[in-house]
Amino acid sequence: MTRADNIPAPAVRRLSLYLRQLEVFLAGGKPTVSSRELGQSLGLSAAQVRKDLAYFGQFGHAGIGYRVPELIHRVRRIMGTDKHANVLIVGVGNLGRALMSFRGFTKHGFEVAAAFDKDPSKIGERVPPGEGLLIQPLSAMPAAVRKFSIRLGVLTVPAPAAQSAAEAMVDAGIRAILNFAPVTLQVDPEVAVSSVDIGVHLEQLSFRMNGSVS
Amino acid sequence: MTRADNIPAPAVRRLSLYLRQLEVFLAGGKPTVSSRELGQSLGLSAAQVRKDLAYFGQFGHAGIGYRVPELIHRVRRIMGTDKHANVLIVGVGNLGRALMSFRGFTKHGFEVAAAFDKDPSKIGERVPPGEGLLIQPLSAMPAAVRKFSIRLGVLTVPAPAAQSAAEAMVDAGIRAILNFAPVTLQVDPEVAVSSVDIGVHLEQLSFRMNGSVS
DNA sequence: CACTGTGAACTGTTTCACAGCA
DNA sequence: TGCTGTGAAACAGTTCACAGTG
Repeated sequence: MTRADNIPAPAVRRLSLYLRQLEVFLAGGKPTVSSRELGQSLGLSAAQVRKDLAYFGQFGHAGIGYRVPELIHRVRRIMGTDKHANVLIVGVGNLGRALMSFRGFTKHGFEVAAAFDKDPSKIGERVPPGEGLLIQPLSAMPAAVRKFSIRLGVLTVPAPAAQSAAEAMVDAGIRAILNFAPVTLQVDPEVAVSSVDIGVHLEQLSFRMNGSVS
Repeated sequence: MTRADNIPAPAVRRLSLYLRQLEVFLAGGKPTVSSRELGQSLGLSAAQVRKDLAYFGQFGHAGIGYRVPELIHRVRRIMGTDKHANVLIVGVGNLGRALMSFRGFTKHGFEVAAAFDKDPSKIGERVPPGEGLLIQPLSAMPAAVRKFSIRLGVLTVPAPAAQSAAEAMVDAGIRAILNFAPVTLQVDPEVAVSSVDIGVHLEQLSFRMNGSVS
């Protein structure tokens, strides 16, 4: 079940926010939560929360609300983050290095299992130095994807290298790309792409700050 | 003019993408671009591009399309990224350090003018070491905001510290926050907030990869 | 003639309001 | 009573199709 069709994309995006907030309630020892409380903590209406959750199943209990641990478990299952998965990183610059030490991967069931770069001077290096992961050339990607059953790749190369790096990832067997390069990747629509462009975020804030100018 | 009201939020988001792509065309020496070409390069329809741009003014030329340098100039002006602005960073962990060396700020007219952290062992340190920016305590924020006329702040502290750090930023005079903490910040609605949650992006990809599961 | 700008039709999303249930 | 789940209504965003223009 849980057809991804029919479900509005914005509802899927919010599901992640519900999960994140539910974990806060769990840590606070709250056994159940109402759609009103959950919505309020995220700046959403109660109706929105109920409708979103209802797309994925019947999780609530009339008169009670949603049982926090139960709902967390079920949302994790829907997201597919209830099981461990390996990821790889392509591009070991400032941001790539920062992400290699990012705790959030573990929190969501992911582990960085391999790292790649085009620059020969970085290949063979370990990040973090000493005990860390070995930086490998892009040519080693297909073998790593097979060895660690990797389906998701993080792309942190400079803009001009992004499209060709993405193609190398897809050729190596990657099925989903988290793209930090400020580029619209042209890849097979079967491959899921999610982009984080910090420049775009800065511009949005600049626009909203200036409100409206002549 | 250019009322921010009336204009759909998704259109404003896409305006940044248009600008990014226009810069690619400019670098390629393309003097004009049609809504069809611009849309195709971003995976959008021509009608979408025309309608989006028309919200902000009449930029096109019948029979010709849009003149690339002219449109870049006008979009930058609309975004408010045609003039220099200082920003500050709160939270000098892995991600904060990576962002302090991030070239994208300059590209969009921003400069990191000050950096803050709560951890006394980091205060007084320079990032990058030697010539870099001095890490200051949060108490120094109001003075820095005044001195450098800072309106935008980047928040890269751990989740539990995010809400209070955001409040300190707003109290210091910050008007827009780029938030990397996995938290929904509760601040005055006058303050613009844009959040980047890497965990949420990973989860979206996980969901879309699994397509639909039992 | 190739193109934009735009009202009108359409599609998708959110909000409302209430029946049903523990 | 307090709450969910859900059709129906309202709203928002996108696509269509074409008149207008250099």
